[in-house]
Amino acid sequence: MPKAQSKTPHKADHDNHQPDSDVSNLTGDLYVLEDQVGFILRGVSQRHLSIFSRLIPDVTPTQFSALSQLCRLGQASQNELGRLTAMDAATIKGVVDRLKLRELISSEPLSSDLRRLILKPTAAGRQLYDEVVSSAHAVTTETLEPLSHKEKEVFLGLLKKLT
Amino acid sequence: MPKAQSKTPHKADHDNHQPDSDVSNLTGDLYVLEDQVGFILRGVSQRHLSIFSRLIPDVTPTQFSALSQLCRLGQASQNELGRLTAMDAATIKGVVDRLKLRELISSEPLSSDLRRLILKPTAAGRQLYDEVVSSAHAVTTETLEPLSHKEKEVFLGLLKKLT
DNA sequence: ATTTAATTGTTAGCATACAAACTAATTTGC
DNA sequence: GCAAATTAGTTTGTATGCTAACAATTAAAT
Repeated sequence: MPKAQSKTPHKADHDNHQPDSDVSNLTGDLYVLEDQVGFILRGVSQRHLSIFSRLIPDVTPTQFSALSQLCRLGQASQNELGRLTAMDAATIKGVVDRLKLRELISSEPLSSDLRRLILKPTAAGRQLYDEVVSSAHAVTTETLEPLSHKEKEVFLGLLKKLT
Repeated sequence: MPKAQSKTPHKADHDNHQPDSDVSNLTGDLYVLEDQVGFILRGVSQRHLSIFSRLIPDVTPTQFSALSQLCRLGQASQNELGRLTAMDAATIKGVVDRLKLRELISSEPLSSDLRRLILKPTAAGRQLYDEVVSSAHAVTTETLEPLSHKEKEVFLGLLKKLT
């Protein structure tokens, strides 16, 4: 099975120290960083972040995740929003704080449960969301651009299995 | 294309918020967060990090990346190591600082180029590397465990295309 | 009903990650 | 030979992302 040699243009220009090509490595002694899924995953995430911040300089990916969910649902409590966006309590707090600081969302305590903060998008928040949502789709498109239509489907299917 | 809502098993189910017709989205552009590659990627990265820190509590993924490259190459300058591990200058500095603090690597200026810091693994660094390298392989194995052998190959091939 | 447990949000600490501004050393271009 | 560009490393600031400890509130247990 000839591994396709699709060399990405922005690849390393430094010297290839070790021509030692091994992929199976069942014995476990040779650790080839470039073949570890975590390392590749990190690289893909970096590229995605770069695309995102270029197409949507206004907010970060996590901020847009939170804003989009609030715009879709209308409102949510802080921890609930964290669950919806896969952020733990400490992380979602920071994201919410920054969105509030920019007055893209608002918060008020819920009278029936004094522990909860009810979050809602402001008019400015909804407006920003509407303005950038098409760019958000473009981020996904450009991130997956190296893949054919069929490959995109296969890839997303497998990726979801690893969550 | 029926978009089932099957995800998020960890629900709070207090509110019955529907994806109401109202809110935002004037263009009818539906942004489903769970289908965006960046969001799924973030979830997979979180799972990988969780597996890594459970199997290798001693160091972080980036620290191990740097240490493994130093052990493989013998030595490297700081920025060079950053390029090898896909970290920018500011990031690799923090990683190197913490590895030095734990005396897993050493640094000394290069007399022929006073800008450069030559980094080498210490004996303790090499020992730690040898001790955990098999666990590092196990991290990759467990991360990919939901996929069949054939799926792993396909997935890694597509993932590398997105770097 | 009082103790216990669970949930919500906050705070602090550590570790990536990147941009931008900066110093110092080296290489280049003329 | 020397100004200019380049490279190496540092520092600051912003933003995730996790753990752990904590207070306040609500729910559950006996």
